Amino acid sequence: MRKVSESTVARLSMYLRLLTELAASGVTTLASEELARRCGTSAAQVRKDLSFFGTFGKRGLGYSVPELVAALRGILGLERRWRVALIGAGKIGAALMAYQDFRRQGFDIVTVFDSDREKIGREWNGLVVQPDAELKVSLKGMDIAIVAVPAEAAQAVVDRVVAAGVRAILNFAPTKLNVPDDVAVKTVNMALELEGLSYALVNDARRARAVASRPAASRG
Amino acid sequence: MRKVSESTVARLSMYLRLLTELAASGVTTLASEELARRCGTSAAQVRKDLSFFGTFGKRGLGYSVPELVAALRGILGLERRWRVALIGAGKIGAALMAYQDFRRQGFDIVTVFDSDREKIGREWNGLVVQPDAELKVSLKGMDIAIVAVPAEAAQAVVDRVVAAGVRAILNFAPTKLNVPDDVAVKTVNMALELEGLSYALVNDARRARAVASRPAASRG
DNA sequence: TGGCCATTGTGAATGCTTTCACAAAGGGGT
DNA sequence: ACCCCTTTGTGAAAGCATTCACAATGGCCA
Repeated sequence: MRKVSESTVARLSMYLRLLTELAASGVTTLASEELARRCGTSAAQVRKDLSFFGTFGKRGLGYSVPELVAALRGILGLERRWRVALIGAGKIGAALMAYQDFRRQGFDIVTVFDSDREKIGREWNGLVVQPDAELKVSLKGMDIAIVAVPAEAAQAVVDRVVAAGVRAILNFAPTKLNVPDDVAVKTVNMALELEGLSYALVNDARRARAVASRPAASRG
Repeated sequence: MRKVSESTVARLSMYLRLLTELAASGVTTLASEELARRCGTSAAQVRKDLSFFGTFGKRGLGYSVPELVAALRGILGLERRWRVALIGAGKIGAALMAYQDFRRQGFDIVTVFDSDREKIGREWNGLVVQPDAELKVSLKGMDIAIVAVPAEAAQAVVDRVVAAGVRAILNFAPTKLNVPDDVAVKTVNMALELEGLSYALVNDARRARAVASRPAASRG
């Protein structure tokens, strides 16, 4: 199979979410045009994304919603359940525990770790908090680690996660993580997104001023 | 100024974070090579990213850390403070309120809204929860809205946010939002990231199997 | 059964981003 | 004052991703 870009994979997730919703409300068939419109992309993009993995549509008709849902779940590896460890029993961790959607899609948070003596051994959102000294042994059998610790601690935690054999990490610390090539990392960096909005705000303003001060004939 | 890609802007944020750290520990000068290494990109990329905005380095020497910090803060619009409204007083909202870094970078969450009668009027993380019926009037003067409500409610909330004149939205709902062209939206979609990890896990496994079963001579 | 219409799947073209490669500095040592 | 070494800034080249455009095909209706 040829290499597929991360943006394609991200779009497949979006398609799946929409299609799952539509399937629940009884829609049986959908054309790429409509799928694209509802996901904010183009019909050609939808078809190209899918074409990396096979052929799923019927010409003249579109896609069978239940079939495409099944296909996408297979492609994304969502036919099985994944064992997820949460490292860091703070506010972000609590938000994730509360978010029932993950479980529904096949991600089970089955252990929680923290370094805080006060928290260790206590029940927290239905799980007993484990000492993070135990990280290396207790991570055996985990598929994914969610790192929700302060930035300063993140790299050290990740090193131990990798040493324990976990090959997928969802990182909430605003820092670059160094991992071997065979470990997948996705970082969620909210500060970075806010700064992107800040940039957009000041630059739209700058651009608007620039356009306003240009001779009228050159405006687009 | 010519159009700059979102990935460039995201990298500028990363550079700024690292440089701020280095400045605090007294580093005064840094070459693109080192900056790149520590941010997981290439030296050429760093220089190209910066070149969209001007020339900041000294040939043969590198960049002055404090000067580059100042320049990046200017580019990203972080010299001023931004007024942020949080919509949805749930777990994600609580995590954001607790995250002191935002305030440090210039983002002040100054109002909270919720639709839950139980929460409205109560103090919550230092703010009094406003009824979301008031959204349109109370959003006057806000620069950024953080949408942390269930997916089903998100589009309706966003329509009112836009109507109130807010032009930047940070969205935590796992759904595509429709907004006019002049409104900037960034979506943080944790489910999508997890699915990306799931894909990586099953496909690394698939790829490994494929390589293992190929005749030895064709392995790369 | 046959023709028509809608829609797919996909090479080719376009556009965007990253990397390459090197001339143009600039500082420091002699 | 001059040379050498390092590192920048930037066109050109290479590499990816998206869009275009259309032949291929399947369903439906007469």
